[in-house]
Amino acid sequence: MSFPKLFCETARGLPAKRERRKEARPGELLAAALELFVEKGFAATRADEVAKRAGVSKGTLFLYFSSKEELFKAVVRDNISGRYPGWAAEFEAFEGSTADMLRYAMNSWWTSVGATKASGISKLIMSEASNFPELAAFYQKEVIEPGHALIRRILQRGIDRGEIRPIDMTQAVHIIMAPLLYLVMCKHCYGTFADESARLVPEEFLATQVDTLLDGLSLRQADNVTPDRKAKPQ
Amino acid sequence: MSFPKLFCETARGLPAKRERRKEARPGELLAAALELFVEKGFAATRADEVAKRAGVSKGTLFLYFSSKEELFKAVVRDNISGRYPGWAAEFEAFEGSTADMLRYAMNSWWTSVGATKASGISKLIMSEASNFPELAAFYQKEVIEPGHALIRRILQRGIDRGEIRPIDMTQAVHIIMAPLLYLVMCKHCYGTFADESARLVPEEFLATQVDTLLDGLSLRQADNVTPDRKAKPQ
Amino acid sequence: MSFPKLFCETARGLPAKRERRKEARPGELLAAALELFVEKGFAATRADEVAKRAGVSKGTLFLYFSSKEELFKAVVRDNISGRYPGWAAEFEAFEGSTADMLRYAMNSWWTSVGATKASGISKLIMSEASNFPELAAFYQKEVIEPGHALIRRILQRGIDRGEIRPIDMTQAVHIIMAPLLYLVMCKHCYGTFADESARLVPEEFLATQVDTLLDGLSLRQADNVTPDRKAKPQ
Amino acid sequence: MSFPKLFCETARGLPAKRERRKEARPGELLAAALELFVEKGFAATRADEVAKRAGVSKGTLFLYFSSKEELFKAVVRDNISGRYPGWAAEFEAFEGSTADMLRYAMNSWWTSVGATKASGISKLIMSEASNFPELAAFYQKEVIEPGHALIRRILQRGIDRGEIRPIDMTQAVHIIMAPLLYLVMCKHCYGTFADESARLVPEEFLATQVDTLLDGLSLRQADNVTPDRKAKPQ
DNA sequence: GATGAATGAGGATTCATTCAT
DNA sequence: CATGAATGAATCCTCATTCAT
Repeated sequence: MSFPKLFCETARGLPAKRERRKEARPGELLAAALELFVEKGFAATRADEVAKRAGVSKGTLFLYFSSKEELFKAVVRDNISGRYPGWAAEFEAFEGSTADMLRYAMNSWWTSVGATKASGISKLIMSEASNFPELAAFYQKEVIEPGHALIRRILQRGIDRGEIRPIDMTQAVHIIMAPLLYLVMCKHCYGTFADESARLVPEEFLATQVDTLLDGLSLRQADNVTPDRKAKPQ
Repeated sequence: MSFPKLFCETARGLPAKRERRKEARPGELLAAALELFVEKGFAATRADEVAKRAGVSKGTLFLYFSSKEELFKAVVRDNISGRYPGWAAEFEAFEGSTADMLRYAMNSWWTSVGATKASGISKLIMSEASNFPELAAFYQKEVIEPGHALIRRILQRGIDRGEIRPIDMTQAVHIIMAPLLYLVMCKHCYGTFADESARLVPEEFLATQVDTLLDGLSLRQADNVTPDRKAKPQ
Repeated sequence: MSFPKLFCETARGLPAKRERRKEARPGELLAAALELFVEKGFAATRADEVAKRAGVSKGTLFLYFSSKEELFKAVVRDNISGRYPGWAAEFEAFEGSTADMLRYAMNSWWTSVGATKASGISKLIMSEASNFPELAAFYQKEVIEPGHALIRRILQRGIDRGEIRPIDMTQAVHIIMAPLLYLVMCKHCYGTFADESARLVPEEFLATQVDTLLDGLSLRQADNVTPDRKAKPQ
Repeated sequence: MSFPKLFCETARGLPAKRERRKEARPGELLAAALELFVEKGFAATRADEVAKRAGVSKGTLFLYFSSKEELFKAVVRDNISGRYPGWAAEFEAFEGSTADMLRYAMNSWWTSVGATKASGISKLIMSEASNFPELAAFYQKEVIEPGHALIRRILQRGIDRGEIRPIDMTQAVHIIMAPLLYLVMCKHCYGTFADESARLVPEEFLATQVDTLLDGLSLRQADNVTPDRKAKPQ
């Protein structure tokens, strides 16, 4: 049975479809499922669709994942990878001001998480947490807590350097988190919530957010002195 | 047969079957629907369940709301957008500083929406928007847009009074919205996302948030502006 | 209780709605039901609608007719009245040719049955016969059989007068019936089967039908002699 | 476990569950649907019933026909409009007289439609057209219009050959249609409308009908035209 | 008698899951 | 291993009928 198969593959230059990527199957299914779960939610994603997008039959999907729930869990686990060690190292070595560091951190997050499919996982978790408490706990431990720790480190460094006023750390972390989560939610509810006039440009939003976070919205005399603020009066 | 019924009614407070309470029904159904929608999501909430929780039969539900979607819309109106006129009036009459006004607005929102089950609606919409575009559009039009308008009014008043520096209004609105949505998401992923140490006390968070929003996190000496804070060496 | 009622009626000149036509109720319900049954069929006619069109509540409908089926039966029975004795007398006295008699009979039928709501009963019976065999039998006996007898009488007279060639009477009766039933069905499926170009003008159709019935479609030399034929070439 | 199954299959002819017979299904479902639609009408036929009669589960029905309406359309195509191309071809090639052609056409229709369950479709449409306008439109376009076109072709050929006198085509078509519809209605109100003495023998009725259609009922002497027959004394 | 609020059985359709091939 | 035909539980909504007022 293997001979004709090989013959097939070499003769045509293309492996027969069914054989082409036998080992890649789970990965392709996970990728297809991620996209669809993010797009439509867990309940609304049909097994049929996932299978089709992965280029296999519905039966095959259940060969690899015993149920839709198991598929969902696998998708989430598969996508919560640790990008944190790399960031931690970068932050350890960072030498600029806290303002720059926050800007850098947020842009970094946006570039490597927020703007990518990975942000879909956050959206997915938010949406389906109550149906998958076990996964939510997992996410909390693997993603949220380490993320908070990184933010805390940046803030603590700012306080130590005298750039940030002493503040309740827990609250400060949430204050930093809020706009990030907001961006994720905006991004993934896009299209359905289309209000052109209020559309968010993430990079600009993050920059403005950092400025505001550091200096506030209040008008002060000194404001006249700083022409580089991005305010576009009304 | 009449005796047990009487007994039943008086002793347990259970209504007899086929009781006619036309005026009370909508409210009871809306309350039941709110609970269930928030608990289980729109799609996963079965009409029978809503009816049962409201103490009526399935048919009765459809007597008052022509479809599940209409029921949802009614829930939204009953719990969120129905409050806007009142807020708008209050804001019109408000006489304090912008800082006070923001605090007041946020607390108001927290008390009457954020802290109640109604906040679940926002979470729900985030989760299911893509599956029910018509509901998403309704929410956008009935909740988001008027909500943004209210925020814009507060900010514009602050600018007019010289308390807020001129700023791009669209972004500013999002900056105000972010922590509110964040609270909602935290609240409704609660229990699953339980990190005791990082737990948020909403009222405090909102207060801190307003302070930060207005004055920033940066350390200043007696409100002197440190010029080099504004340099962007990057 | 009757005193205030009377007072009411006389004082206002209009009887209170509920009182106005207590005895007319069944008739009004039957009339409304006839219209709706003919329009939409038995199954698709909602009790609610019948009641509303009759100006009463749904409950009242069931006060007079114990079920929708009973209402239907009552409608049919109510509308199958004997117009036959009158026709039989007219035919007895008729003195013209058979051709004239057929024309007269068909026009008579069209005017007093086909063009009126009464034809709806025929349509109704046709449509629902299989669901109401008892009614169908009733209709057969009360309407179809006497109708056939009338037609048979006309034809027999024609044969006796030497105007009609001897023919199997049973078949001839059906040959006369067919266009009548056809008209009824066309009339009542009108609007749904709208093909403007093929629209039937009943009076013309009946006239042409009688001509054809008597003289046929075949081309004969004699045709050149008869300029009053209604043929509109192509 | 395999033994009883085999036994079952061979002994009773009952298929094992989950038998895969993709090619046979549509036909079995269409046959079951035709029977049930004719027996009970479109609205009253439940999808489960069709499936059960075809020996499959409800789900399978919807695997082959996306909705009950589509199932109905397929039944119509399978039983009526699907035959038109064949008829059209036959008529194109027909070489006999118009009388023979009409006889042939009517017998053809009777044999393959009128005498079969398919004729129930026409009765059904008459009954339910107003409730399912889309189906009525479909029937009009797919069955009635092409059917009329076929008849028109026969008549036009007769005129062109000088066998039929020129006549308004629209009316002529209806004159041909009437007895066909009449047969259908008689057939399907059968049993309920049983009047033994007046029972119709369709083949004879159609033959007589064609004769009458062509030559009329009038008595003629050696085919001489009696001039006073055409006077209209009224 | 009259009302109309309440009931709940009934039916089309979807889709995760199974299993014969 | 892979397939995809088959299954049937699940759910929204309708509407004839009931019955408390």
